[in-house]
Amino acid sequence: MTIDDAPRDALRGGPRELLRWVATGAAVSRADLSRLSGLSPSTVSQRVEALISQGLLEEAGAGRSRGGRRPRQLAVPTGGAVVGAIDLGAHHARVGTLDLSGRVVKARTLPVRIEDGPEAVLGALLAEVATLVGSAPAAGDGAVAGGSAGGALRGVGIGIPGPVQHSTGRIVSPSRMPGWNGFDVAAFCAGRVDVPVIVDNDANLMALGAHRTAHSELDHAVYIKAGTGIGSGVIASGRLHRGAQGSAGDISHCRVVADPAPPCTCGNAGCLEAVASGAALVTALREQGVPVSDLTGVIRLIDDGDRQATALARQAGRAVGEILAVVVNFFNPQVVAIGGRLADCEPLLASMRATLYERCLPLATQTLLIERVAAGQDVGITGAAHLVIDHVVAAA
Amino acid sequence: MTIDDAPRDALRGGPRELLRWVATGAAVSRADLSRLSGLSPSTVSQRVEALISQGLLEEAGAGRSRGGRRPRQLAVPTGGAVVGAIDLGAHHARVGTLDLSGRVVKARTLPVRIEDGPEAVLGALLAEVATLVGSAPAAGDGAVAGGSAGGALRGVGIGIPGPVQHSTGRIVSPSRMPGWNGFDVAAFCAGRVDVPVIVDNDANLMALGAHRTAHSELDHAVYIKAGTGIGSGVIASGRLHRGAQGSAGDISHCRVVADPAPPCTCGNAGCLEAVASGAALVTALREQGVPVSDLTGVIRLIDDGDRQATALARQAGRAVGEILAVVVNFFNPQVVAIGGRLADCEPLLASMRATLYERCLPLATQTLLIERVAAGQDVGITGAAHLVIDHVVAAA
DNA sequence: CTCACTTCCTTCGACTACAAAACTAAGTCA
DNA sequence: TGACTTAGTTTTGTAGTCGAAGGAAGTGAG
Repeated sequence: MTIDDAPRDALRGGPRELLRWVATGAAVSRADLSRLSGLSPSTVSQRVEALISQGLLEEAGAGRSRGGRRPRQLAVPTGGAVVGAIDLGAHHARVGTLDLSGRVVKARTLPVRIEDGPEAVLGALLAEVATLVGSAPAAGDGAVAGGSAGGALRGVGIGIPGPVQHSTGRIVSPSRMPGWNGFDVAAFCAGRVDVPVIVDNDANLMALGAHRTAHSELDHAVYIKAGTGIGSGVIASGRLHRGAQGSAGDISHCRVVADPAPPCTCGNAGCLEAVASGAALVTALREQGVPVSDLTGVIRLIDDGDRQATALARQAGRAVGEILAVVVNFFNPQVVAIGGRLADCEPLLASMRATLYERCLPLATQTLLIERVAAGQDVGITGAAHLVIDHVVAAA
Repeated sequence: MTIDDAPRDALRGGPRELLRWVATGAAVSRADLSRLSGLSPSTVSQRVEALISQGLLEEAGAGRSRGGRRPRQLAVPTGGAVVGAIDLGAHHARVGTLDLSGRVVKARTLPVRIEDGPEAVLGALLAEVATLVGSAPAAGDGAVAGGSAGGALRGVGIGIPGPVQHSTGRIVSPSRMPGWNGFDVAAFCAGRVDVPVIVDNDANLMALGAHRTAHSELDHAVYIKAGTGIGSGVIASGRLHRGAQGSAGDISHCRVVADPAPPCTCGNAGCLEAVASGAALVTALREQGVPVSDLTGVIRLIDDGDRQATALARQAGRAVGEILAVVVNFFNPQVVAIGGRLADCEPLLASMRATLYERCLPLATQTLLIERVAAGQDVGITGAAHLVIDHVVAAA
């Protein structure tokens, strides 16, 4: 199955956007939607009708008058259709269901062991999605509502912490996922759930989620995901930029100056990932004789002001900043935001900022926002859901 | 005056594209256009009719039959409307007129002295455009044909070898253009010609020209212009990516590893421009006691196999490759092409290639084309013309 | 209470862009 | 001569959008 990118109407006044405005409370009535979208009242009325008849929207009584006729309030049906989303990480996965406007309905975090292999891991996570939806997703059973309303599962989005060919749903030479290389996630899932399954890189999904949540008015944005690994997602002209092979944003093996250059899992040395990823920090601290077991421990050390850990965090921040400087000069985004577990690590953020301001064209940093990704632990599943919704609501 | 980007129909079957297909010989008849564009025959007929009535296209007799009715051949009228284009370089400027399909009608290269300042330089170049068109462009005279056909000037596109705010036509802190900082090119020109003037960075125009000429079917492309200075232009999803401030592609002040790090005109040291630009090569060779006066001399030395010059060229290639590696990983283009006078310099190209293949994700380089920009000395004005045509034909 | 006015929403006619089908035109080939 | 092929036009239809007009349902001044 090849999956197209979001069609153009995802951007301006499309059904998804109307839905989102209603769900976020930005719009309550048809008139609100008309004002927000710039579409004529007649067009909005028509589209709202279509959404209502699909069960994606419902009327919810009359609102307060503002000096004239009372608006007929719109709402996203509670208990309506949902999409499932899985944001797989190195040690944990966030699994959730979201309504068709992209709001989280239920979500929980599960521990996972990547090394158990794709079948076991994905099987368990899909089962969890089914549990959250409240019905077993065995192939062929009644879990899928063809078209109309009801608490049915409409699709599943999955984020993978490694290179994914979005178009085919296949994993390509991941560096920290032994046993997953070449695994066809989409095909595997197609055998377990009979709704569309969309697979993408976790950083891409974070980017999409963060952009739709916090920066939907900005055209060009770069999101860095710094956790156990390090990656990035790119929004160009309001859309997720995947590039030719779908590997856009994969900066993990860009070389940075580091002395000594630490060896990377990819076989090279001095890769960004070998210097600035959570895994790299753990390794480096251990080599310095500091007994840490995982990233959580490292972050605790940094928060406690440990000298060695802080120095490493600064070095990591510089490394990220170095690569990001090239990216900012080249791409000239309106915002660079950093997410992932290392994003809350002040020294890293500070030296990344400093490096960026030092190394970029003044013109490029003049109005550049450098932020933390705001949306918290649900950005990933939010992005995944948006991807699925864009794909699923379009077909309706 | 703020200038929008090319409207969307520039991409699929828009009037400009039809025009281009006819001009390039890709299409000769309406049926050809229908096949190429994917539009229905009726739609094509309709559009062609519109173009003919605007004088942008004409019928040119019957063609050879291919087993059925003979096609009514289409052609771009000779002596029809043109646009002017100026590709300003450090020492020379390419000035030309092009028909509305983007084909060069006349062109010539003029020596320029940037340090004479914008008024003198641009004044002379605009005068040259007027000469090529065959009528004086004094404000208010009859040089501009309002709508219909005729050898009238419809617009002028100008490429500047430094940072330009495309939207306003203003130059922003150029490093090698003393006296040009903050100069409002668009406003200046508006006082001399009464047709639209569009200003952009020279690398952007090269990118646009090269993409439209050689890679129009590719979505994502990066073009490096390595001449006296060094810059790049980016095509994302088939359109020129300018970024937030319009400074996208400006990689000239990205830092590269170099020992010793040569000082840059921007005040920093180790900038790509200070290592890999033509100007840098001249400076470095002189410092080594080699008597070269300009880039031409350097290129001659390299072609002759001079040891010092070749070593510098290799170093330059590595530097470009280093930055480009980050760009390729991040952006994942289908093609990277290098143009400008240094593009013909084998050692540079070779070590750039080597560095790229060494430092990029295999996934990203797997199908990546690494090429020379093909279109020769007219790429710049071609790109400029396309920009103007996209702006002008839309209004028709 | 009445009436002017506001806000909300729908209905209807029109326009645009495109496509599909039917048709005309003009050739080839057996 | 007639079947077939290719080229292009005309007609008709459809989808999406807008604008104007108007009905529905309220507010507030007199």
